[in-house]
Amino acid sequence: MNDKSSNISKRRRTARAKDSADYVAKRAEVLGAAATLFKQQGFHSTRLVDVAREAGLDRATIYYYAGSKEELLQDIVGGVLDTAIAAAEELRANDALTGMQRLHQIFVILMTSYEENYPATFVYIQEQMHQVGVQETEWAQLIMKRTRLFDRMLIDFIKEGIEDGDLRSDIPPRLHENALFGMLNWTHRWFVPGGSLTGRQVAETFWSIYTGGALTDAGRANALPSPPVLSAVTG
Amino acid sequence: MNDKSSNISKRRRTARAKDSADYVAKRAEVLGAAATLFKQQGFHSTRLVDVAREAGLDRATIYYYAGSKEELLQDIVGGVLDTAIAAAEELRANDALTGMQRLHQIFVILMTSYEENYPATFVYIQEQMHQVGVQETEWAQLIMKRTRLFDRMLIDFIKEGIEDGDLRSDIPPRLHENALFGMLNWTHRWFVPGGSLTGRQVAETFWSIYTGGALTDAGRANALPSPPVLSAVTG
DNA sequence: GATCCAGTCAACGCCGACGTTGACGTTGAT
DNA sequence: ATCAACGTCAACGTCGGCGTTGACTGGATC
Repeated sequence: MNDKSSNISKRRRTARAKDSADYVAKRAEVLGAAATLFKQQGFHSTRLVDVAREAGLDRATIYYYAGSKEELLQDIVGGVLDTAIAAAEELRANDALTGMQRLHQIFVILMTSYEENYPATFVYIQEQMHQVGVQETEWAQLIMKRTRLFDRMLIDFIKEGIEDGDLRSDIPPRLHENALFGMLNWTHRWFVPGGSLTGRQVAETFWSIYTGGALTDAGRANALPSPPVLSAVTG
Repeated sequence: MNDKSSNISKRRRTARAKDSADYVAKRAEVLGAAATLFKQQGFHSTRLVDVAREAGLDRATIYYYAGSKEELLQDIVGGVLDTAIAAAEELRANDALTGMQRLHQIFVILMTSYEENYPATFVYIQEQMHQVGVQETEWAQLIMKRTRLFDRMLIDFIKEGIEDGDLRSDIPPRLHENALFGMLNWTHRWFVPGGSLTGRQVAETFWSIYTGGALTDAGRANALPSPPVLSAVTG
């Protein structure tokens, strides 16, 4: 008579400790299935039984690869922010770049990484990780802190662009940011990798709109009387 | 002995049938409380007990004003689309307007209505009503159909702008739309009525970026050579 | 061919949230 | 005073989904 209780938690821990290629690969598959569904239906609406079906497993088997539904989410979106912050820090440290160049770079890098890590980053955006709404967990707090850090770097790039005289100073940095990265982040609602456009093409197109506008020369002539929009009301 | 069972459903129906000013007002309060929380935490994460506390009521009392949690959501976002579609249809019917003017108008109207109906519209955006994710209910189908209708009208305005030679033809209409309305819709993450900027100011500023770009004249001159500096980071 | 282990599965306990119940004040009309 | 309607509330039934259990299978190792 053996009392070896199976205890899935312990078995998961030992399996993860072994770190075999097979286990890691299968785990990635499970995370991928979860990410797909989280993207499609949202985290809360997604049932673990659906994740299991998507991955071709039984629901209980999920727990052989992840301790909880939360863990799936955290592992999916975990590296997203770190990657972005690392890229921004590298740009900031490069003295040869202007603010505009840094802004352009991070913009393109973000979009291409959205594409590469699809759908992980879009899950991150969709689930509003930056909001308090998530939870009061330590993990959520960390995410929020890192998000604010990244945000501050973007604002700094923009301020640099304004101080250099490249970006319009009649628009507050925050509005510059929300316009530019609004276009970018909204891609989570419509962009699908493998479609007619690459992430890079989308990014460059949006960048050209942000910097130069969407009008033709003729259209610009038609629209000529364009007073500074904010000073009229704020001043 | 009377068998008058209280049956909250019937009592709600009779109360709603009477349509007294008090009832309507209180119901609006409940909807407002629900909208606030839906906006903050998302529909699924919001508990009816929280809605009740926000409205200063007992949870059961909610059912005197709404038959279900779903009904709260539907009534909150119900008019949003209809208003937008009506505005777009009016613009379309006005022969005196060019495509660019229609696009500009609907852009400003949408933003100001976001502000006026806050937070209802933002709930609509946040809950991704256009996605299949919601449900297979008849209501969801209708919402999706109406959304596609509105979307088609926006695309038509943009195509008109391109055909008139005002908007750049090297950018597909869909990208024009996603850039412009990406900026707009992303406001649901940061815009708060009563802040330093009105909805109209935000809309006009974004419009000026979309049409003319965010660069100064000097910045435009600097950007002309447009050195490809991406290799500094990626390579 | 016996033993062991990775991987899987049907089944259970549990909990939290929705929607309902039936009764309890309170108000205003008769 | 009586009655009806209004608005409210503590308490319950129910159900869906999470996380766990303990046993089963098929292949590898001795």
